[in-house]
Amino acid sequence: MPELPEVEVVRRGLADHVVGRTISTVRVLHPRPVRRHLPGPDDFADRLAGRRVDAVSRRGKYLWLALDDGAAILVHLGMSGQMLVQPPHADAERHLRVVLELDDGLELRFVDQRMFGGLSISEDGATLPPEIAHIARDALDPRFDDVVFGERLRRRKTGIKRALLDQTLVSGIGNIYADEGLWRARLHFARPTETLTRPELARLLDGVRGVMASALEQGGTSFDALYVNVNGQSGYFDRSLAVYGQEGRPCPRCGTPVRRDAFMNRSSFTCPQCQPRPRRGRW
DNA sequence: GCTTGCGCCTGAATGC
DNA sequence: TGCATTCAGGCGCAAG
Repeated sequence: MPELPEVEVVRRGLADHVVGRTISTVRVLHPRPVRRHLPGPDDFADRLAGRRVDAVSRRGKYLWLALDDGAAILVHLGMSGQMLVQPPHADAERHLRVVLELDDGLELRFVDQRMFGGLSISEDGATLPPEIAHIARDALDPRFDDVVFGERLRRRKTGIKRALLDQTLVSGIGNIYADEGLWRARLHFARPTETLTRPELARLLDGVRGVMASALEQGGTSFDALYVNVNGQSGYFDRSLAVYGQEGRPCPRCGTPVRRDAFMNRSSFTCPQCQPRPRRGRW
């Protein structure tokens, strides 16, 4: 489940191996991943042939490959997306969806089992494509403004975890890092945003940044020269999760069994001792 | 304008 | 064994 650290690892891999390359041919093997390109898969392929990739940027969980004509390829990995750089003779992946053949003989492959992700074209890729202008900066971005974030957060009438998952407020956080960040900050997910104190807000940002930074550190070392991969395989998921997916296991801080609650048609994991439920919470 | 909930997808895991 | 159901969850969009 790619969240910010995994997407950043992919961005770095693409920056190393795809920038400067020209796209020779594009093959769309399944229409769904290019569904946001309204003129259709054939037009998508035609539009990209002959274009050179000049840069790879990221905003939240979105990537974009800036092209030499001012347009850009927007990429979202969704739940299960991967961008792989492979030699053309490598076996097709089971869920291979789109192939971009490059002028150095390698292929950039978009693989996505569940197809929540996809590729599209923005005609304005020079700075921030307008299609993703609503996505906020992430908490590790040097230009992320803690004070403005705090003000916007406290104006919300919702629970803290819902707010963390809202990409227009702060980007890059999904269910896993929300739970882990809240655990680090010792805050319950249902805590109403408008009641957060200044110290709690600082703890929250510290917690979220800490969890993403360590994931980035581990994920950033796990790809080799040719294989740009993301599939929740940073190693972080196996070794370092305090509460996410740990129902019944002891909290690493106090030993209390981790609890799971239904939340927004999914799950939230907390330590009931470290993160007591507020009396009047907002889910 | 803001908040909430649905539907999109596949395959592994679980239930009967 | 085999079929049906549940669960995972980011995002856009519609509804409240």
